[in-house]
Amino acid sequence: MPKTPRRHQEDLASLFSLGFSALNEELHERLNELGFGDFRPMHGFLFQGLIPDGATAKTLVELLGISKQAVSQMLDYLEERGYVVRKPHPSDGRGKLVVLTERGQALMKAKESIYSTIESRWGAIIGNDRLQMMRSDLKRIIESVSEGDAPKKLRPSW
Amino acid sequence: MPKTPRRHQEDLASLFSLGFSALNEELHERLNELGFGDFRPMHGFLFQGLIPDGATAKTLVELLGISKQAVSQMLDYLEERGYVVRKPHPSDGRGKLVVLTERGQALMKAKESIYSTIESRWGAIIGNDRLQMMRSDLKRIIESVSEGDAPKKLRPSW
DNA sequence: AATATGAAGTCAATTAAACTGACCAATTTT
DNA sequence: AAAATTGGTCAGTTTAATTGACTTCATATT
Repeated sequence: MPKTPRRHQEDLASLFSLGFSALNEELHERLNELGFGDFRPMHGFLFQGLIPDGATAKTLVELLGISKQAVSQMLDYLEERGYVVRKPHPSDGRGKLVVLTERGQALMKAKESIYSTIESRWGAIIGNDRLQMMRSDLKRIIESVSEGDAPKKLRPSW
Repeated sequence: MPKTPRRHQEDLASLFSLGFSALNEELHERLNELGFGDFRPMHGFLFQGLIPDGATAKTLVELLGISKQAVSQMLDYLEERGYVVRKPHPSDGRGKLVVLTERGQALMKAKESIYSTIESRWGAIIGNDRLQMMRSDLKRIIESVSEGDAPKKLRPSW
């Protein structure tokens, strides 16, 4: 019974993508168990822009690389479900400051904890030193890439 | 002028995502210059399933983790533009075998070449040994993750 | 051999999440 | 004080996914 040839993805793009998928799928499974089932993968990218002090929609647009209307819709969704609030902006009357609610912060805490569990499991596989190496090498590469160019969008586009 | 605080993404999920974005954006810029402007990022994942001998839609569905109708639509798109052909399946009259055309193969070659250019640039940043380490560590992690579990989808979902 | 069940793929209609365009209110520039 | 710019929303549109219904061929059960 010739089952699943299990072809090997060798190129870095596939490896990054699979690595991300692995992290992300487990994260959202766990979050779902914790009652955050309405939090979708894309929202994680947005949340990255909200720590530690909140952000304007403008900032999120730049971070995510999507239209401001799309950001606004996502914020509606997240606000309805109690993850974020739009406050008036302290210094700019046009703008609004989006901040995490208690619930949003609880989710971020859960996220940290879940990631750290996964990462320590990964550390057991390749060694903690190697995992740290990977992290710091990746950081260097990404810094270097986003130097000359326009800074890369956090969210991959496809 | 407090410009772009350049906050640092430290967690692996962000790093993988940014790494993927960097690769992918440059890839598609170059492909566009080479006349493959109608080839979209998502199609790259599908192509991975077609090498070396083609595949059925069924297989692609499993690989990509999307509905068979969605795969069928993507194939329509790619077939119209001359990247793939649907042939009758040699041993199963229901199925069709999707294979790369000349043009599709040319694109794959271009892709290889572009990735290898980028990777050698990255090798210059962190050292080739470290880049190989990253690649092999990633492979080990991904193998290990997809062992017990259902195998991870190639395409991240968000 | 006949029929039932399942699998591969397509057609059609729908939904979701992005998009563009038009606009308002507040700010900054001249 | 206009004029131009900026942050954000409202409305309508496109696109890529979805689900549902169906056809054809394959496999299993009598």
